[in-house]
Amino acid sequence: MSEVEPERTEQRILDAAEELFYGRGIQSVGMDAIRTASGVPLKRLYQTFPSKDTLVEAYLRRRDARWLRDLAQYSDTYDSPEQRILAVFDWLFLWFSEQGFRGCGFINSFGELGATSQTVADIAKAHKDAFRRYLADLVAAADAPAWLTDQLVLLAEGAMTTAAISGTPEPARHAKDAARTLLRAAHAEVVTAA
Amino acid sequence: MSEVEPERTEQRILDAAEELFYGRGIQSVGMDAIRTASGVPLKRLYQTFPSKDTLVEAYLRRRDARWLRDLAQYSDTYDSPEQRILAVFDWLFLWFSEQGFRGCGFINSFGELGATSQTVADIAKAHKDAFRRYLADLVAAADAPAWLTDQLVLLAEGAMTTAAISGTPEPARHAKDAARTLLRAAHAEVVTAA
DNA sequence: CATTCTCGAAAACGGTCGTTCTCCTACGGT
DNA sequence: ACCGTAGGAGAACGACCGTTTTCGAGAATG
Repeated sequence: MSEVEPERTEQRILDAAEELFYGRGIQSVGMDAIRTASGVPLKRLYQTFPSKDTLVEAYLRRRDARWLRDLAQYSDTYDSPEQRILAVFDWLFLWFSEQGFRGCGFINSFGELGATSQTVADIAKAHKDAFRRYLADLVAAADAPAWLTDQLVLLAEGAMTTAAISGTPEPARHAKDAARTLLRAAHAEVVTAA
Repeated sequence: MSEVEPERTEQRILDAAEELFYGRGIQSVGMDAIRTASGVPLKRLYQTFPSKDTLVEAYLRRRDARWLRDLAQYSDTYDSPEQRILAVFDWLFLWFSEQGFRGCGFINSFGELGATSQTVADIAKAHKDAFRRYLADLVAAADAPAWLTDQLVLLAEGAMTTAAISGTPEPARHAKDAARTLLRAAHAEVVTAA
């Protein structure tokens, strides 16, 4: 009879898949490596996720949700919208400093599989849209013009890839500096227009 | 007897490799697809590039050189350093608008193979360093503080990935707007400090 | 105790990939 | 005309990957 652990095994598989897919790239990781890392036998693995594609999709969806949740959890501890905007870049700095950081998992999977798999491309796009919406809400709360959102997104995205390739978390600081400048300029424009 | 075409075949191979590697990702493209696309028989292909790894390396190195050359060629037609800085983002807009644009080939290959191949990781890093140096020279020529370089790099990198995933060239315009603001702020700071 | 069922370990299968090898054609020199 | 060679087309090879199947050990059931 099936034990209590159907959910446990799913988590163990996803934990192993995330570490491997994110750390080495998706195509470089075989199902056998996930079996070994998770300790879940191949049979159960395929009972839980009927194909590698569905496992990749589940990996991306879980990471998407957790990433945005963690970001919001950090940023929302600050009081003013302006502080929350700048806190996003502090959170990026912490993320970039984590051992094993290798850039944005969605940019990476888009580059690797976006041309081959519409699903992967869609998930990456949805993830970036969600991030953009989060920033847009902060910008609106700060009474800043909507176009500031687009600029902040670029700084954050640029910081992710630059931090990944250069191997240092410093781009987060540079992005925060630039964000502060752009925020001030946006506010000044609102005042001028009034 | 060997014909005049040893260089011709190398170009044909690299042309096919670039289109396929960039368009579909490196691991998704087999040597057979490159053979078909280039029309160069497998035997000659391996005489020219003794392994797929060396072909990948040659693809990245040629793209690196041409990318920076094209950028500089466009930007350097402008007179003032400030105009040249902003022209970088105009050039990005043209690039993003090309049919088949799929983001930065170096970010993509880094995400796909950076963890597996030190060579790929090094080439991506060298490419981004070269881009940064180009911007740093423009910033210095504009008498702007050096830290402006870091901010402009983030805008450009962010625009590349955002344009790729969103599928529109608009991020280049947003990046240019932000760059103009940051440039003004940087100049203002220099004046204030004086 | 015998039987059935469950489940994990690993072999097996079909396909693909990078790379090499075979064969056949066509041409150059004598 | 003959032979030697170069070169191209594609078969072949070994490795690996995603997925399925086999097999045997052990628990549950009557």
